[in-house]
Amino acid sequence: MAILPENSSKLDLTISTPGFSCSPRSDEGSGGEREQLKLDMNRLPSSDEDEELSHGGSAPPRKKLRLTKEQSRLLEDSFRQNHTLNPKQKETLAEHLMLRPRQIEVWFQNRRARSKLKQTEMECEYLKRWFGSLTEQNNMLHIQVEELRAMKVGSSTMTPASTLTMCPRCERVTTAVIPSMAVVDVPVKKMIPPQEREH
DNA sequence: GTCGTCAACCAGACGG
DNA sequence: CCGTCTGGTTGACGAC
Repeated sequence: MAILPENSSKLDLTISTPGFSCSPRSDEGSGGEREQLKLDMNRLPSSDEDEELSHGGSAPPRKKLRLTKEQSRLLEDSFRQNHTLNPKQKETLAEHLMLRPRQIEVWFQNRRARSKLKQTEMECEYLKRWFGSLTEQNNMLHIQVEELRAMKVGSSTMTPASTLTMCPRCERVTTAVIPSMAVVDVPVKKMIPPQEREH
């Protein structure tokens, strides 16, 4: 499987450092190219260094790695192809991007979590809109029922208006007391989720 | 693997 | 301008 997108050679590595990162970042928000130092801090450290970076003895304040635009792009491309990596793919990608496999792994974990979060937020929004739409339809149905009751009260016919009810199956307003379930011919709009109704 | 969280870093708003 | 505050993004980590 091709985990590495086409036309990608090894990347030159950059990392932002607190004193040199005053210009707008390129990978988020608006703005131009961010200032970067050409340092090899992203580079695979020895296992000792690795240990020291994570939780070694007196724990030096961890410096945040900033992926370059190109690294982000390649990771995104890989993610689009596959949301998880096997160890071989992880190794290959890490070598190619000159990052530690652990960094690749963490990036994919975060990426999965954040796309899931985004998805959940979208579903939540959708359900809220649907709820609003159903509420609106419900209100309109109540109005219809009231109108029909008023019509019945006004007429001299037999059925008490209060017996009007909605047939859940055929979605028509019926008079419940009539043995034959006589249908008052008022078809009701079907309940349709908002996204289907909006075009 | 996921989840919750921390922390570095950034942009933008705001007051002086 | 400049310093500060605030909120968003994202790399990293520990717990499970």
